[in-house]
Amino acid sequence: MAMQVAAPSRRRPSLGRQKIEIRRIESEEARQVCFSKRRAGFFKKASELSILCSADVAAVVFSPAGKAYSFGHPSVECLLERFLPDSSSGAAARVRRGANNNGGGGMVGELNRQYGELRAMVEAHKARRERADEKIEMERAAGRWLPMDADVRRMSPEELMAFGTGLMAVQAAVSARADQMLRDALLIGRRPPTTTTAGFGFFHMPHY
Amino acid sequence: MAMQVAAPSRRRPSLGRQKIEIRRIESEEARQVCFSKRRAGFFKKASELSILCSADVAAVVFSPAGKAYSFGHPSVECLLERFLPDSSSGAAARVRRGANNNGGGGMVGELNRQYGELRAMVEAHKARRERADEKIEMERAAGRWLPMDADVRRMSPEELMAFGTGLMAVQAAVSARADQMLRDALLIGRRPPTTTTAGFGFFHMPHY
DNA sequence: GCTTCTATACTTAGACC
DNA sequence: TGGTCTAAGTATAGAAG
Repeated sequence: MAMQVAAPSRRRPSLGRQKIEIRRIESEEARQVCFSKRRAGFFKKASELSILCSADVAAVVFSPAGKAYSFGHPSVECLLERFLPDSSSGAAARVRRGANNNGGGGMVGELNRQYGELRAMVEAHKARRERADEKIEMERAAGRWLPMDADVRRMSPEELMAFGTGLMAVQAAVSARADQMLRDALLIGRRPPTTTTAGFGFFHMPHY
Repeated sequence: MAMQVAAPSRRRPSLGRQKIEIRRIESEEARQVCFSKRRAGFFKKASELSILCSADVAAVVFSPAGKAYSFGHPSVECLLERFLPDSSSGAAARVRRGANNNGGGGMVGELNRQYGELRAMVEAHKARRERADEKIEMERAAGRWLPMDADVRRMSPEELMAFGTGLMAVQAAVSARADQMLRDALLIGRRPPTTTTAGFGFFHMPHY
Protein backbone atom coordinates (compact mmCIF):
# COMPACT_ATOMS: atom_id res chain seq x y z
CA MET A 1 0.00 0.00 0.00
CA ALA A 2 2.86 2.35 0.75
CA MET A 3 3.75 4.44 -2.26
CA GLN A 4 7.27 5.37 -3.26
CA VAL A 5 6.96 9.06 -3.77
CA ALA A 6 10.55 10.04 -3.30
CA ALA A 7 12.26 7.58 -5.64
CA PRO A 8 9.82 5.84 -7.97
CA SER A 9 12.55 5.05 -10.50
CA ARG A 10 14.41 2.83 -8.07
CA ARG A 11 11.53 0.45 -8.10
CA ARG A 12 12.75 -0.87 -11.44
CA PRO A 13 16.33 -2.05 -11.15
CA SER A 14 15.72 -4.19 -14.21
CA LEU A 15 13.88 -3.56 -17.41
CA GLY A 16 13.45 -7.25 -17.84
CA ARG A 17 14.22 -9.08 -21.00
CA GLN A 18 14.60 -6.89 -24.02
CA LYS A 19 13.96 -7.87 -27.57
CA ILE A 20 17.07 -8.38 -29.63
CA GLU A 21 17.87 -8.93 -33.26
CA ILE A 22 19.40 -12.22 -34.26
CA ARG A 23 22.74 -10.92 -35.38
CA ARG A 24 26.25 -11.09 -34.07
CA ILE A 25 26.53 -9.42 -30.69
CA GLU A 26 29.30 -6.87 -31.04
CA SER A 27 30.18 -6.48 -27.38
CA GLU A 28 32.63 -9.21 -26.58
CA GLU A 29 31.51 -9.41 -23.00
CA ALA A 30 27.82 -9.49 -23.79
CA ARG A 31 28.49 -12.11 -26.43
CA GLN A 32 30.27 -14.29 -23.93
CA VAL A 33 27.50 -13.99 -21.37
CA CYS A 34 24.88 -14.71 -23.96
CA PHE A 35 26.83 -17.73 -25.08
CA SER A 36 26.94 -19.21 -21.63
CA LYS A 37 23.25 -18.78 -21.10
CA ARG A 38 22.11 -19.93 -24.47
CA ARG A 39 24.47 -22.86 -24.57
CA ALA A 40 22.90 -24.14 -21.37
CA GLY A 41 19.45 -23.58 -22.77
CA PHE A 42 20.40 -25.23 -26.02
CA PHE A 43 21.65 -28.38 -24.35
CA LYS A 44 18.63 -28.47 -22.13
CA LYS A 45 16.44 -28.40 -25.21
CA ALA A 46 18.47 -31.19 -26.69
CA SER A 47 18.03 -33.24 -23.59
CA GLU A 48 14.30 -32.63 -23.40
CA LEU A 49 13.86 -33.44 -27.05
CA SER A 50 15.65 -36.74 -26.70
CA ILE A 51 13.76 -37.72 -23.58
CA LEU A 52 10.28 -36.56 -24.47
CA CYS A 53 10.35 -37.95 -27.97
CA SER A 54 12.78 -40.84 -27.66
CA ALA A 55 14.87 -39.24 -30.33
CA ASP A 56 18.60 -39.49 -30.84
CA VAL A 57 20.18 -36.11 -30.48
CA ALA A 58 23.77 -34.98 -30.74
CA ALA A 59 25.10 -31.47 -30.53
CA VAL A 60 28.52 -29.89 -30.53
CA VAL A 61 29.25 -26.28 -29.77
CA PHE A 62 32.51 -24.41 -30.02
CA SER A 63 32.50 -21.24 -28.02
CA PRO A 64 33.92 -18.10 -29.57
CA ALA A 65 36.56 -18.37 -26.89
CA GLY A 66 37.67 -21.73 -28.21
CA LYS A 67 36.15 -24.21 -25.82
CA ALA A 68 34.25 -27.24 -26.95
CA TYR A 69 31.01 -28.43 -25.42
CA SER A 70 28.90 -31.34 -26.43
CA PHE A 71 25.77 -33.27 -25.75
CA GLY A 72 24.78 -36.62 -27.08
CA HIS A 73 22.15 -39.25 -26.72
CA PRO A 74 23.15 -41.92 -27.17
CA SER A 75 26.38 -40.84 -28.77
CA VAL A 76 28.01 -37.84 -30.24
CA GLU A 77 31.23 -39.37 -31.45
CA CYS A 78 30.19 -39.12 -35.05
CA LEU A 79 29.87 -35.39 -34.69
CA LEU A 80 33.14 -35.01 -32.93
CA GLU A 81 35.04 -37.07 -35.41
CA ARG A 82 33.98 -34.70 -38.07
CA PHE A 83 35.37 -31.85 -36.05
CA LEU A 84 38.70 -33.52 -35.59
CA PRO A 85 39.83 -34.00 -39.20
CA ASP A 86 43.54 -33.67 -38.67
CA SER A 87 43.94 -34.35 -35.00
CA SER A 88 45.26 -37.47 -33.42
CA SER A 89 42.82 -40.22 -32.68
CA GLY A 90 43.76 -39.85 -29.06
CA ALA A 91 42.09 -36.50 -28.82
CA ALA A 92 39.05 -37.79 -30.59
CA ALA A 93 38.73 -40.68 -28.19
CA ARG A 94 39.02 -38.50 -25.16
CA VAL A 95 36.48 -36.04 -26.39
CA ARG A 96 34.17 -38.87 -27.25
CA ARG A 97 34.34 -40.20 -23.72
CA GLY A 98 33.58 -36.84 -22.23
CA ALA A 99 30.68 -36.34 -24.51
CA ASN A 100 29.09 -39.60 -23.56
CA ASN A 101 29.35 -38.79 -19.92
CA ASN A 102 26.97 -35.94 -20.18
CA GLY A 103 24.57 -37.58 -22.52
CA GLY A 104 21.07 -38.73 -21.80
CA GLY A 105 19.13 -36.98 -19.09
CA GLY A 106 22.22 -36.00 -17.16
CA MET A 107 22.28 -32.39 -18.21
CA VAL A 108 22.94 -31.47 -14.58
CA GLY A 109 24.85 -28.25 -14.30
CA GLU A 110 27.79 -28.58 -16.56
CA LEU A 111 28.53 -29.86 -19.97
CA ASN A 112 31.80 -28.13 -19.77
CA ARG A 113 34.40 -30.41 -21.26
CA GLN A 114 37.45 -28.78 -22.61
CA TYR A 115 40.55 -30.25 -24.13
CA GLY A 116 43.82 -28.63 -24.88
CA GLU A 117 44.11 -30.25 -28.24
CA LEU A 118 40.65 -29.14 -29.17
CA ARG A 119 41.49 -25.64 -28.18
CA ALA A 120 44.49 -25.67 -30.46
CA MET A 121 42.36 -26.96 -33.26
CA VAL A 122 39.80 -24.26 -32.79
CA GLU A 123 42.44 -21.61 -32.83
CA ALA A 124 43.70 -22.94 -36.10
CA HIS A 125 40.18 -22.85 -37.38
CA LYS A 126 39.68 -19.27 -36.35
CA ALA A 127 42.93 -18.22 -37.94
CA ARG A 128 41.82 -19.89 -41.10
CA ARG A 129 38.59 -17.98 -40.99
CA GLU A 130 40.25 -14.63 -40.53
CA ARG A 131 42.59 -15.24 -43.40
CA ALA A 132 39.56 -16.02 -45.47
CA ASP A 133 37.96 -12.70 -44.66
CA GLU A 134 41.04 -10.87 -45.82
CA LYS A 135 40.92 -12.58 -49.12
CA ILE A 136 37.37 -11.70 -49.94
CA GLU A 137 38.42 -8.74 -51.99
CA MET A 138 40.87 -10.63 -54.12
CA GLU A 139 38.20 -13.17 -54.77
CA ARG A 140 36.12 -10.71 -56.69
CA ALA A 141 38.83 -9.99 -59.20
CA ALA A 142 39.53 -13.54 -60.19
CA GLY A 143 36.01 -14.81 -59.83
CA ARG A 144 34.44 -13.83 -63.07
CA TRP A 145 32.21 -16.82 -62.61
CA LEU A 146 31.17 -16.39 -59.05
CA PRO A 147 27.96 -14.56 -58.20
CA MET A 148 27.82 -11.64 -55.82
CA ASP A 149 26.31 -11.93 -52.41
CA ALA A 150 23.37 -10.01 -53.70
CA ASP A 151 22.78 -12.65 -56.34
CA VAL A 152 22.81 -15.34 -53.75
CA ARG A 153 20.44 -13.43 -51.58
CA ARG A 154 18.08 -13.12 -54.47
CA MET A 155 17.91 -16.84 -55.11
CA SER A 156 14.80 -18.82 -54.40
CA PRO A 157 15.06 -21.88 -52.20
CA GLU A 158 15.11 -24.04 -55.30
CA GLU A 159 17.78 -21.99 -56.99
CA LEU A 160 19.87 -21.91 -53.89
CA MET A 161 19.59 -25.63 -53.63
CA ALA A 162 20.61 -26.15 -57.21
CA PHE A 163 23.41 -23.68 -56.93
CA GLY A 164 24.61 -25.33 -53.77
CA THR A 165 24.75 -28.66 -55.51
CA GLY A 166 26.69 -27.11 -58.34
CA LEU A 167 29.03 -25.47 -55.93
CA MET A 168 29.83 -28.81 -54.49
CA ALA A 169 30.72 -30.18 -57.88
CA VAL A 170 32.97 -27.26 -58.62
CA GLN A 171 34.59 -27.65 -55.26
CA ALA A 172 35.40 -31.21 -56.16
CA ALA A 173 36.92 -30.10 -59.44
CA VAL A 174 38.99 -27.41 -57.81
CA SER A 175 40.10 -29.76 -55.14
CA ALA A 176 41.09 -32.34 -57.72
CA ARG A 177 42.95 -29.76 -59.76
CA ALA A 178 44.77 -28.55 -56.70
CA ASP A 179 45.79 -32.06 -55.84
CA GLN A 180 46.98 -32.52 -59.36
CA MET A 181 49.10 -29.41 -59.22
CA LEU A 182 50.47 -30.38 -55.90
CA ARG A 183 51.55 -33.75 -57.22
CA ASP A 184 53.03 -32.22 -60.33
CA ALA A 185 54.98 -29.72 -58.34
CA LEU A 186 56.32 -32.02 -55.74
CA LEU A 187 56.42 -35.21 -57.77
CA ILE A 188 55.22 -37.20 -54.85
CA GLY A 189 52.22 -39.22 -53.89
CA ARG A 190 49.48 -37.45 -52.06
CA ARG A 191 49.76 -36.90 -48.36
CA PRO A 192 46.35 -35.83 -47.16
CA PRO A 193 46.89 -36.61 -43.47
CA THR A 194 49.69 -34.15 -42.89
CA THR A 195 49.52 -31.40 -45.42
CA THR A 196 45.87 -30.53 -45.34
CA THR A 197 43.97 -27.30 -45.24
CA ALA A 198 45.23 -24.26 -46.98
CA GLY A 199 42.62 -22.06 -45.45
CA PHE A 200 39.41 -22.82 -47.21
CA GLY A 201 36.47 -23.33 -45.00
CA PHE A 202 33.57 -25.61 -45.31
CA PHE A 203 30.40 -25.21 -47.20
CA HIS A 204 27.26 -25.95 -45.40
CA MET A 205 23.61 -25.76 -45.89
CA PRO A 206 21.16 -26.52 -43.13
CA HIS A 207 18.31 -28.75 -43.96
CA TYR A 208 14.99 -28.85 -42.38
CA MET B 1 -22.22 -6.97 -24.73
CA ALA B 2 -23.99 -10.24 -25.44
CA MET B 3 -23.34 -12.84 -22.78
CA GLN B 4 -22.77 -16.50 -23.48
CA VAL B 5 -25.35 -18.03 -21.25
CA ALA B 6 -26.02 -21.18 -23.15
CA ALA B 7 -22.46 -22.36 -23.76
CA PRO B 8 -19.99 -20.72 -21.45
CA SER B 9 -17.51 -23.56 -21.89
CA ARG B 10 -16.92 -22.61 -25.51
CA ARG B 11 -15.11 -19.56 -24.34
CA ARG B 12 -11.99 -21.61 -23.72
CA PRO B 13 -11.10 -23.69 -26.74
CA SER B 14 -7.61 -24.00 -25.37
CA LEU B 15 -6.23 -24.27 -21.89
CA GLY B 16 -2.99 -22.89 -23.15
CA ARG B 17 0.32 -24.50 -22.55
CA GLN B 18 0.24 -27.01 -19.76
CA LYS B 19 3.11 -28.01 -17.58
CA ILE B 20 4.61 -31.37 -18.41
CA GLU B 21 7.20 -33.65 -16.95
CA ILE B 22 10.33 -34.29 -18.93
CA ARG B 23 9.79 -37.96 -19.56
CA ARG B 24 9.00 -40.07 -22.54
CA ILE B 25 5.62 -39.16 -23.97
CA GLU B 26 3.66 -42.37 -24.10
CA SER B 27 1.11 -41.40 -26.70
CA GLU B 28 2.67 -42.09 -30.04
CA GLU B 29 0.73 -39.35 -31.71
CA ALA B 30 1.48 -36.75 -29.10
CA ARG B 31 5.13 -37.74 -29.21
CA GLN B 32 5.26 -37.20 -32.94
CA VAL B 33 3.67 -33.78 -32.72
CA CYS B 34 5.93 -32.79 -29.91
CA PHE B 35 8.91 -33.92 -31.92
CA SER B 36 8.02 -31.78 -34.88
CA LYS B 37 7.56 -28.71 -32.79
CA ARG B 38 10.55 -29.13 -30.58
CA ARG B 39 12.85 -30.09 -33.38
CA ALA B 40 12.05 -26.81 -35.10
CA GLY B 41 12.59 -24.92 -31.89
CA PHE B 42 15.81 -26.77 -31.27
CA PHE B 43 17.30 -25.91 -34.64
CA LYS B 44 16.18 -22.36 -34.29
CA LYS B 45 18.05 -22.16 -31.01
CA ALA B 46 21.09 -23.63 -32.67
CA SER B 47 20.92 -21.04 -35.40
CA GLU B 48 20.50 -18.18 -32.98
CA LEU B 49 23.34 -19.38 -30.83
CA SER B 50 25.72 -19.58 -33.76
CA ILE B 51 24.76 -16.18 -35.08
CA LEU B 52 24.49 -14.23 -31.87
CA CYS B 53 27.69 -15.58 -30.41
CA SER B 54 29.69 -16.42 -33.51
CA ALA B 55 29.93 -19.95 -32.27
CA ASP B 56 30.28 -23.09 -34.32
CA VAL B 57 27.29 -25.27 -33.74
CA ALA B 58 26.37 -28.66 -35.09
CA ALA B 59 23.33 -30.72 -34.26
CA VAL B 60 21.92 -33.98 -35.49
CA VAL B 61 18.53 -35.36 -34.63
CA PHE B 62 17.05 -38.71 -35.48
CA SER B 63 13.31 -38.76 -35.23
CA PRO B 64 11.63 -41.68 -33.50
CA ALA B 65 10.27 -42.49 -36.92
CA GLY B 66 13.76 -42.86 -38.30
CA LYS B 67 14.32 -39.70 -40.23
CA ALA B 68 17.48 -37.69 -39.84
CA TYR B 69 17.62 -33.95 -39.45
CA SER B 70 20.61 -31.77 -38.92
CA PHE B 71 21.86 -28.29 -38.54
CA GLY B 72 25.40 -27.05 -38.71
CA HIS B 73 27.40 -23.93 -38.79
CA PRO B 74 29.76 -24.05 -40.45
CA SER B 75 29.35 -27.71 -41.25
CA VAL B 76 27.78 -30.98 -40.22
CA GLU B 77 26.99 -32.81 -43.41
CA CYS B 78 30.43 -34.28 -43.41
CA LEU B 79 29.66 -35.63 -39.99
CA LEU B 80 26.56 -37.29 -41.24
CA GLU B 81 28.55 -38.93 -43.95
CA ARG B 82 30.81 -40.42 -41.36
CA PHE B 83 27.79 -41.63 -39.54
CA LEU B 84 26.33 -43.09 -42.67
CA PRO B 85 29.13 -44.77 -44.54
CA ASP B 86 27.91 -46.94 -47.35
CA SER B 87 28.79 -49.97 -45.32
CA SER B 88 25.98 -50.25 -42.84
CA SER B 89 27.98 -52.53 -40.60
CA GLY B 90 30.36 -49.82 -39.59
CA ALA B 91 27.67 -47.41 -38.61
CA ALA B 92 25.71 -50.05 -36.84
CA ALA B 93 28.66 -51.13 -34.77
CA ARG B 94 29.56 -47.62 -33.83
CA VAL B 95 26.07 -46.69 -32.83
CA ARG B 96 25.67 -49.80 -30.80
CA ARG B 97 28.90 -49.15 -28.97
CA GLY B 98 28.00 -45.61 -28.20
CA ALA B 99 24.57 -46.58 -27.03
CA ASN B 100 25.84 -49.22 -24.68
CA ASN B 101 28.33 -46.89 -23.13
CA ASN B 102 25.57 -44.57 -22.29
CA GLY B 103 23.13 -47.21 -21.14
CA GLY B 104 22.86 -45.73 -17.67
CA GLY B 105 19.39 -44.43 -18.35
CA GLY B 106 17.61 -47.73 -18.75
CA MET B 107 17.25 -47.11 -22.43
CA VAL B 108 18.63 -50.47 -23.35
CA GLY B 109 15.34 -51.62 -24.69
CA GLU B 110 15.23 -48.58 -26.89
CA LEU B 111 18.51 -49.37 -28.50
CA ASN B 112 17.24 -52.14 -30.66
CA ARG B 113 14.48 -49.96 -31.94
CA GLN B 114 16.89 -47.16 -32.62
CA TYR B 115 19.14 -49.54 -34.43
CA GLY B 116 16.31 -50.36 -36.76
CA GLU B 117 15.65 -46.73 -37.31
CA LEU B 118 19.25 -46.21 -38.19
CA ARG B 119 19.00 -48.70 -40.98
CA ALA B 120 15.97 -46.93 -42.36
CA MET B 121 17.85 -43.72 -42.10
CA VAL B 122 20.76 -45.08 -44.03
CA GLU B 123 18.52 -45.97 -46.88
CA ALA B 124 16.93 -42.57 -46.84
CA HIS B 125 20.30 -40.97 -46.98
CA LYS B 126 21.44 -43.04 -49.88
CA ALA B 127 18.38 -42.07 -51.82
CA ARG B 128 18.96 -38.47 -51.02
CA ARG B 129 22.49 -38.73 -52.22
CA GLU B 130 21.48 -40.16 -55.53
CA ARG B 131 18.95 -37.46 -55.98
CA ALA B 132 21.64 -34.89 -55.33
CA ASP B 133 23.81 -36.38 -58.04
CA GLU B 134 20.97 -36.19 -60.48
CA LYS B 135 20.53 -32.57 -59.74
CA ILE B 136 23.99 -31.70 -60.86
CA GLU B 137 22.66 -31.26 -64.34
CA MET B 138 19.89 -28.99 -63.26
CA GLU B 139 22.43 -26.98 -61.42
CA ARG B 140 24.31 -26.31 -64.60
CA ALA B 141 21.25 -24.79 -66.12
CA ALA B 142 20.41 -22.65 -63.14
CA GLY B 143 24.01 -21.93 -62.33
CA ARG B 144 24.97 -19.55 -65.02
CA TRP B 145 27.85 -18.62 -62.80
CA LEU B 146 29.63 -21.84 -62.19
CA PRO B 147 32.52 -22.80 -64.46
CA MET B 148 32.84 -26.17 -66.14
CA ASP B 149 35.38 -28.70 -65.05
CA ALA B 150 37.33 -27.84 -68.16
CA ASP B 151 37.57 -24.25 -67.08
CA VAL B 152 38.91 -25.25 -63.74
CA ARG B 153 41.46 -27.53 -65.33
CA ARG B 154 42.68 -24.68 -67.44
CA MET B 155 43.36 -22.40 -64.51
CA SER B 156 46.86 -21.46 -63.46
CA PRO B 157 47.87 -22.02 -59.88
CA GLU B 158 47.27 -18.36 -59.15
CA GLU B 159 43.90 -18.37 -60.77
CA LEU B 160 42.90 -21.53 -59.03
CA MET B 161 43.93 -20.10 -55.72
CA ALA B 162 41.99 -16.93 -56.27
CA PHE B 163 39.02 -18.84 -57.52
CA GLY B 164 39.14 -21.14 -54.55
CA THR B 165 39.13 -18.18 -52.24
CA GLY B 166 36.19 -16.70 -54.07
CA LEU B 167 34.39 -20.00 -53.88
CA MET B 168 34.74 -19.92 -50.19
CA ALA B 169 33.19 -16.51 -49.94
CA VAL B 170 30.27 -17.64 -52.03
CA GLN B 171 29.90 -20.65 -49.84
CA ALA B 172 29.61 -18.36 -46.88
CA ALA B 173 26.97 -16.33 -48.68
CA VAL B 174 25.01 -19.41 -49.59
CA SER B 175 25.29 -20.69 -46.09
CA ALA B 176 24.12 -17.39 -44.69
CA ARG B 177 21.24 -17.31 -47.10
CA ALA B 178 20.24 -20.79 -46.14
CA ASP B 179 20.37 -19.90 -42.50
CA GLN B 180 18.26 -16.89 -43.22
CA MET B 181 15.69 -18.98 -44.98
CA LEU B 182 15.65 -21.37 -42.09
CA ARG B 183 15.00 -18.61 -39.63
CA ASP B 184 12.36 -17.06 -41.81
CA ALA B 185 10.69 -20.38 -42.28
CA LEU B 186 10.64 -21.10 -38.60
CA LEU B 187 9.46 -17.66 -37.80
CA ILE B 188 6.71 -17.58 -40.32
CA GLY B 189 5.85 -21.18 -39.84
CA ARG B 190 6.05 -21.79 -43.53
CA ARG B 191 7.42 -24.95 -45.01
CA PRO B 192 10.75 -24.63 -46.76
CA PRO B 193 11.83 -26.88 -49.63
CA THR B 194 12.32 -29.75 -47.17
CA THR B 195 14.39 -32.85 -47.44
CA THR B 196 16.87 -32.09 -50.14
CA THR B 197 19.73 -30.43 -48.43
CA ALA B 198 21.70 -33.27 -47.05
CA GLY B 199 24.43 -34.02 -49.49
CA PHE B 200 26.67 -31.00 -49.52
CA GLY B 201 30.14 -31.84 -48.48
CA PHE B 202 33.01 -29.62 -47.58
CA PHE B 203 35.58 -28.09 -49.74
CA HIS B 204 39.19 -28.67 -49.10
CA MET B 205 42.34 -27.63 -50.82
CA PRO B 206 45.85 -28.78 -50.10
CA HIS B 207 48.46 -26.08 -49.90
CA TYR B 208 51.73 -25.79 -51.68
C1' DG C 1 2.99 -36.23 -40.00
C1' DC C 2 2.99 -30.95 -40.13
C1' DT C 3 0.32 -26.61 -39.23
C1' DT C 4 -2.65 -23.23 -36.74
C1' DC C 5 -4.62 -21.10 -32.59
C1' DT C 6 -4.57 -19.77 -27.77
C1' DA C 7 -3.26 -19.45 -23.16
C1' DT C 8 0.37 -20.31 -20.45
C1' DA C 9 5.13 -22.16 -18.99
C1' DC C 10 9.63 -21.35 -19.88
C1' DT C 11 13.72 -18.76 -21.35
C1' DT C 12 16.64 -15.08 -21.05
C1' DA C 13 18.45 -9.68 -21.73
C1' DG C 14 20.27 -6.59 -18.74
C1' DA C 15 22.40 -5.31 -14.44
C1' DC C 16 24.95 -6.89 -10.56
C1' DC C 17 27.76 -10.21 -7.83
C1' DT D 1 32.74 -18.02 -15.75
C1' DG D 2 28.66 -18.97 -13.51
C1' DG D 3 24.69 -17.55 -10.19
C1' DT D 4 20.83 -14.10 -8.90
C1' DC D 5 16.74 -11.21 -9.87
C1' DT D 6 13.08 -8.91 -12.74
C1' DA D 7 10.25 -8.35 -16.49
C1' DA D 8 9.23 -9.33 -21.01
C1' DG D 9 9.99 -12.16 -25.16
C1' DT D 10 9.38 -16.89 -26.75
C1' DA D 11 8.33 -21.58 -27.13
C1' DT D 12 4.81 -24.84 -26.99
C1' DA D 13 0.84 -28.30 -24.80
C1' DG D 14 -3.45 -29.27 -26.12
C1' DA D 15 -7.02 -29.35 -29.52
C1' DA D 16 -8.29 -29.23 -34.18
C1' DG D 17 -7.40 -29.10 -39.17
